[in-house]
Amino acid sequence: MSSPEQASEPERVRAPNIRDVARVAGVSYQTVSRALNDSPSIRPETLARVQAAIEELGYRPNQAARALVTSRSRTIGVLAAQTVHYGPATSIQAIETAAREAGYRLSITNISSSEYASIKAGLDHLMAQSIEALIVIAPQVRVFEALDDLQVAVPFVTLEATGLNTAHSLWVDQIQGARLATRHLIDLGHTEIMHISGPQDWIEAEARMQGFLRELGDADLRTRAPILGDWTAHFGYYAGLELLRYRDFTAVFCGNDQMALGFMHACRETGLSVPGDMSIVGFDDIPEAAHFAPPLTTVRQNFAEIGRRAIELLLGELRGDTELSHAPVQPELIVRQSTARLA
Amino acid sequence: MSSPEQASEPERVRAPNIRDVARVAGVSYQTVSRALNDSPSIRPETLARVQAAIEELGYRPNQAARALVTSRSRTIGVLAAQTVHYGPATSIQAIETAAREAGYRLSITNISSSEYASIKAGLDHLMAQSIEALIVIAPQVRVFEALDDLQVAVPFVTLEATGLNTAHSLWVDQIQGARLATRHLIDLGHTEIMHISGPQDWIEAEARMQGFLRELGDADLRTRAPILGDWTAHFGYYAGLELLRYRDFTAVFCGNDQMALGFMHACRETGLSVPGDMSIVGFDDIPEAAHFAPPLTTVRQNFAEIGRRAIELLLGELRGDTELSHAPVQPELIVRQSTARLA
DNA sequence: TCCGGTGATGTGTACGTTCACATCAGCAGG
DNA sequence: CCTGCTGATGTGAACGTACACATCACCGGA
Repeated sequence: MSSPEQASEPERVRAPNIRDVARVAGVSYQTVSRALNDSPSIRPETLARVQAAIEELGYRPNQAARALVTSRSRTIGVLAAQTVHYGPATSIQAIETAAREAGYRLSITNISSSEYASIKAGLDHLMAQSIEALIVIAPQVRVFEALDDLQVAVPFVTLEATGLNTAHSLWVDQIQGARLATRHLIDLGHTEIMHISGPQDWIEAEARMQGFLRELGDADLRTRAPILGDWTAHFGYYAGLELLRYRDFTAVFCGNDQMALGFMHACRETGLSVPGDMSIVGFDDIPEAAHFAPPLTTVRQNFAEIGRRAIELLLGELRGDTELSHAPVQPELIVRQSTARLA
Repeated sequence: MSSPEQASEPERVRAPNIRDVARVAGVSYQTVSRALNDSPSIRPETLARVQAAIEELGYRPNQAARALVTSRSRTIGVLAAQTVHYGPATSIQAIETAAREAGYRLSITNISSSEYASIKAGLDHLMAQSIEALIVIAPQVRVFEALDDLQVAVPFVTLEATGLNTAHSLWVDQIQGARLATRHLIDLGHTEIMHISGPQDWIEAEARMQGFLRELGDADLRTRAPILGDWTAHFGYYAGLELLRYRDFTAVFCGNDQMALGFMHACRETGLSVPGDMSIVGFDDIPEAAHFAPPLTTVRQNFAEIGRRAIELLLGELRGDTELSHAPVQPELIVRQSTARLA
């Protein structure tokens, strides 16, 4: 009753399949299959006939059927946190492009929190799609624990972590980056240097903190307890207002550019000039950093490079290429105008 | 011959299927299928037996097989440009979460340029996955032309466009937002107001420009040709340096916050105080905007809301619910410290 | 002339699931 | 005691593709 016979809308026309194409082209369905998978043993003129038929019918291969019969989903899963941030977003974009060029598609799942249950749910959602490989861009410590625990059955890499879990990770050398930033401040004569870190359970935050502490240690300078932030400009601002009540430091190394921005805001409100009274270094080099007031000295990470390398690595592993390069990507110090020699 | 019997590695163990589960549970495969699709006609104790078997075997339904037989991919395609930007990224995250909760997965494809070929390639890539619905977050004019031309066969919505193509679009009222921003400047006594717009082929840019021009027109103020930018802070900076050579205006309405940031940078370099000598309004309210120097007056868009509504709309359409709300989301003016009354 | 080989094409089957229909036991009503 | 119904479960297809194998025409060499 729901389908009037003479409806103007043709009743759910079935999409053409290879048998339809075969009929039109006057060949067998297997020949069509061969044409689709560019088999060598097909005559050029037969191929042309098949292609014409495909064109005529507007035929599209059915991926589900393909996936079913080959048991290859051609899907790479991405488990991500904080995808709105510049770093992850840039990496994901590079990943998507590289994956698409290689004939893979991406399935992205965001985890809302670093709770074990949330991670497990995200991972389940991905595994249920029988992904062939996994990329994890969620550098919280707990994610790694969950990953170990859940026994991921496919090749995977983790991004933006550092050092640990090396067999599967691909990373910018955050420790080195933090050392560059800290060394820069030391070279400028600063001896009282503060660090505003990212959240404690983020591996990146931990690594940057380590780099900071080691570099201070190597220079025999006093180390202070870093402030644990949350990556946001808001935090940098409020932390700045708090810290600047005691002006017992002359430089700050911030865990990322956003917190540096907030800190600069606090400096302005407190009447401190940057870099005259306070030198500030960030981390990431987001595109906006060059236009902060003043332009921010920061550590640049090549997020796109990391993304491309991740796909390269995974596709290599899927092909069976063993041991591709896991060498960390080197960060780069970008000196702008938020740092100056201590008067 | 390729599989030594006593190999330590079990030769490609086939994943369990419903027949395996059925065997273990002592029922037929169809009963397992019923258990999976929570059919009403299954005895509780049978259901329990099946669930135990599923647990024991670690069975996961094969999505490809499901998709093949039901011809429902449970996939929503997203065609996106500029996913690293705050707005699109926020929307996508909301979309992903909402989709996942509804049992759908997302397939995101970035288009690298607004070339017709690039759009068509992206759309093809998505259609090849037999997506059930499509979300377009690529508010370039050409994308709409391509969409018309390619005869998208599934329900779709376009985001962040405005006005035109109303049957399929979901939008923040950009014109209204631009009017709010412009009205705010006029109310402060400014009469010479400049506009730095986004790229000409972006619908959002066009709409904001329209809102700007109309509001000026309503106030009988002189309108000047807007500058066509590219959304980046860099552009805002260089445009600012150029424009500020002639100080024949006292306020700027920038097409987004990044360009406003760059413009503020140019003001500092030129020795102009903001808002003393120059009032600046942005658009988007990215999280950093509150910490610019000075904190930026801007127009807030609820990107997450848009994302959620997109999924809601599409799922409704897939269910056959006709005519859900397409009402535009209202933007909000956030007044901070980058604007002041004309002296 | 016949044979084996090769290149091009066709036929059967399997992948894992759901849909349509068949079966079967149990039970109420005549 | 039979009929018809209902709830629970089972059987046979089908979805669209790729793999393994079969077939066929053709060719060169003995």
